Amino acid sequence: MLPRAVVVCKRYHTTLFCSRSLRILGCVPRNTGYRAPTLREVAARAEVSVSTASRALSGRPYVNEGVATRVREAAESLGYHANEGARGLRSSHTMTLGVVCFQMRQLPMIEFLDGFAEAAESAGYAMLVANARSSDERTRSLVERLFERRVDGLLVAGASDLGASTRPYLDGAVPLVAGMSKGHADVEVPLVMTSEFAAIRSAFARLHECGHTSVAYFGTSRTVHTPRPGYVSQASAEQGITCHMSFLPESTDGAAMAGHIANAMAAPNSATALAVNHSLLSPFMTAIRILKLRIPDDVSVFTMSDYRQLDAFLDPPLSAVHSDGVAMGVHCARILIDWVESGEAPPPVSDMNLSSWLETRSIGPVPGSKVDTPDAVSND
Amino acid sequence: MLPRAVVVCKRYHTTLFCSRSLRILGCVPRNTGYRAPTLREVAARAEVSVSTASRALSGRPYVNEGVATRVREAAESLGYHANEGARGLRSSHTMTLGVVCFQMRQLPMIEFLDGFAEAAESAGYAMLVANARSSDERTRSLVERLFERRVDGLLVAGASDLGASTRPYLDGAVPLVAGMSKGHADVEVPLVMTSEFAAIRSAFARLHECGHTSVAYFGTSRTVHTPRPGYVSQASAEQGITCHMSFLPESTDGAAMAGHIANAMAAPNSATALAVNHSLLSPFMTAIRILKLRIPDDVSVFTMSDYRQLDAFLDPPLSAVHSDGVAMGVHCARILIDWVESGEAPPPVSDMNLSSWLETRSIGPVPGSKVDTPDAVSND
DNA sequence: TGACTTTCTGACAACGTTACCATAGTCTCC
DNA sequence: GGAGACTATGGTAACGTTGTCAGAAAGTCA
Repeated sequence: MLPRAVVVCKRYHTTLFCSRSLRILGCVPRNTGYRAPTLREVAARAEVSVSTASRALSGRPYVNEGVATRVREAAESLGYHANEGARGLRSSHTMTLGVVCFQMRQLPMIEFLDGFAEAAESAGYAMLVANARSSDERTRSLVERLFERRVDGLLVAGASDLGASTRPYLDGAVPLVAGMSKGHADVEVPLVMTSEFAAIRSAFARLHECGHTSVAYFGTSRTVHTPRPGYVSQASAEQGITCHMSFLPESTDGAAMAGHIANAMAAPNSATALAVNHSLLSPFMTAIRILKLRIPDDVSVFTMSDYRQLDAFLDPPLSAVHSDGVAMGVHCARILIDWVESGEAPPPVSDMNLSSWLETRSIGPVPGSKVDTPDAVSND
Repeated sequence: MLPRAVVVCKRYHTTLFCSRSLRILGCVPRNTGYRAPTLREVAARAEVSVSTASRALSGRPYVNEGVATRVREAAESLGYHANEGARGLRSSHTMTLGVVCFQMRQLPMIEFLDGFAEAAESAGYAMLVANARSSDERTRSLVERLFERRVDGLLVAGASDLGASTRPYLDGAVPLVAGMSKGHADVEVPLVMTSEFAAIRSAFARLHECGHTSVAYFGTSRTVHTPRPGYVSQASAEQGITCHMSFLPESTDGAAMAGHIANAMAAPNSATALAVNHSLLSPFMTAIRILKLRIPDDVSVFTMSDYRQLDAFLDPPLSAVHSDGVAMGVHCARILIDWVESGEAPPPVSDMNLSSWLETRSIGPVPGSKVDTPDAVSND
């Protein structure tokens, strides 16, 4: 409880101290007028010691069944709930996982969090979530704040840069994994990512089948939705396709995007197929309308890290490299919890086969070519 | 620390107790091998008492500036971070807010959470998030679990039913507000909602201007996105419009929706305009394509609680009653935090003017009528 | 019967922090 | 110069729980 503003006390200056410091601090006492029942009260009602009550309620052995029942009934009737903070203080694990989201407004991230939350909850962990709103600086300070809450483990989702200032927490202090991100240049952290390569390879194989030799890719730099450039260049090289990658700001609008597309489709690049990542999908579709491009008649299109829920709204629907965000979240939670509970750090990179290539009619033959479109193949 | 498996102890049975109970419980000790520095250690290094160190670090008055600096330097050099759990135990407020999400996969909810998180964070509160995955039962048990963590306040987002079992927590125990929901029949809880009425009224006024007299509404029952039926019926009645409301399951697919739409547009209802809520937007658009309906030539359409990010993907874009999720989240956080810090419960319903009516060309004259479409008006 | 084991219970000391109380020194002002 | 006020600091007892130990009672087996 905070110091009471009025204290009946023979020592005048203590009274003054209290009220003055309250005033100075601008600190208002919170009078909820409510105090949760404690284990001591439960024990008293059940007429046992607190030790026995503790054992009974946490299901540890060596408690007489009749006594245990009495304790449980007492707890029930008082509406007792263990104070997890005190338990954490004593037993030094809080059963809480911290999550720092680089940004949370996008659906792939939400799916990821949803999966993580489900796995964490079923393992008995609570989730302390903080939103870094796309700031590396804030990411670091949030990691610090979660650390103050003595989380048992930390998940950093979507950030591409953890920064040296978090290093003290990383050197064995708290298990920390990263997910939904493309790797951290500066800090060694176990990383969970999807195995996009197979899916990206399928996409380029398909483009090759359709006779495309030049592709333009539009993505935002350093975000969740950007496939690792190495994957894209390797997959395109395998098929003898030239892939020109443009990294644009997330704020790019439809008109600007139209300019970029027109430019890519003009000589000397003259791309006949376009790839776009999730972040730019909306201005991309606007640009397609502005340019009055028909898909796939005028140009073939596919998206990276697309999102299922949008499919119903895309006209025409686009072929896509999908990631299963929920499965990634679950996987990430398992890795983190295993680390927390075993004390053994997982391998630095955990690559998963959670991507797939879904093809619709948005990929067709090169305009002007006489080749028939081969049948679409999906490896979903 | 958990009991060590091997204890050198003259009392044999204690040793056995430890190892056996570990085995029975399946409880593995966590050897992180790391212990965070404590205030005592900081105080020792700065050569002051723990009291003084505590005062210095929390910025309370009556600490010599030189001493305070020395303490801060000691804390810095040890990498000290206050243990929030212990602080909460002593001071009985945890600076933590609990959030129970009824479902988190939808963007309006995410916007809401984002706003809430931002306001909570800037007020110094951490956010304990739990996902009820659309289950009333789980909502209740999560409220209980958050209560065990002694959150200072609780937000229940999106649920339509809190249930009597949460009543003990609600009767003054912990400030609890509900947001993104349509009201709780069974429990009296302060509720934050948008003032949809003005926007809905604009929608119906517009329909009236265009000569519509019969509207069919499709929504899911009991979700965030369903406007309160009273609002819709009142607004339609004001304009002399018959509004037939259908509540369909969220799993309704495009084909089924097409059937419902065809039915609504047939005699005897013969609706000339359609309204749909966010949850059913995707099957609705599919149905429109199946029925080959042209908007607004064949039928006028608007959506309730639509979501901006989808606009770019909707072809044609639809007129919509929008809610500002972020602003609602911020507002909700303010109300909750005010309650937590003042101890005074807010009024039971906080209605906000955070809705607007955005009109596009998806509303037109009644098919077959000779009336020109009046110019669109937006009250955004 | 007695040595040994197992079951059950209680007392007590932590965990890391802050609230409260005590005390001493300094400053101000009549 | 002394009453009254403020500044600065330290000691101690909580907060609510669990880990550890002590010890009593009951069961097992030679």
